[in-house]
Amino acid sequence: MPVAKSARNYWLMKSEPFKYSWDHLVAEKEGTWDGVRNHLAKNNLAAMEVGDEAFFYHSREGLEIVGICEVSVAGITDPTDETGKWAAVKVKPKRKFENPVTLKQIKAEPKLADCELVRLSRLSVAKITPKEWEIICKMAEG
DNA sequence: GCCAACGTTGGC
DNA sequence: GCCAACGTTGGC
Repeated sequence: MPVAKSARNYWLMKSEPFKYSWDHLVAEKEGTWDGVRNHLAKNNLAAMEVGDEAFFYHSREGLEIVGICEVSVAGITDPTDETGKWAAVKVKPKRKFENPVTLKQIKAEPKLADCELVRLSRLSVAKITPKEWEIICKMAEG
């Protein structure tokens, strides 16, 4: 095992709960994050490393970050893609938030005004800075 | 269900 | 290589 790196990356992954929810991921224990067909999102996926942590966000319904998952397998090819051009990762649920952080709360926090989630609302895999990560984690603790 | 934002496609 | 038209996504 390599020594733990100080620079870990943080992400936010969006999913529509009726398609793939947090509970679904928990039930499966490990889920493949595939089906991404956006280049910026794909770049983010490709940059992920095992051990990176990601917020699990419910889009369209719920509109809140419900928990944290951890990248368990990185840099795989999207199995749903016949051309083999798109990337995917596998994730495991790590921690469920006691208090889910809603989009409303995020928007109400000036320090989170320029995070990718707010600025690029249609991006399904967004990058989160360590500072933003910390702020959101604090909000989840209530 | 509506509309704004963004990505993609295709004509030139 | 530009740009208008169209499709999709996601917040409201």
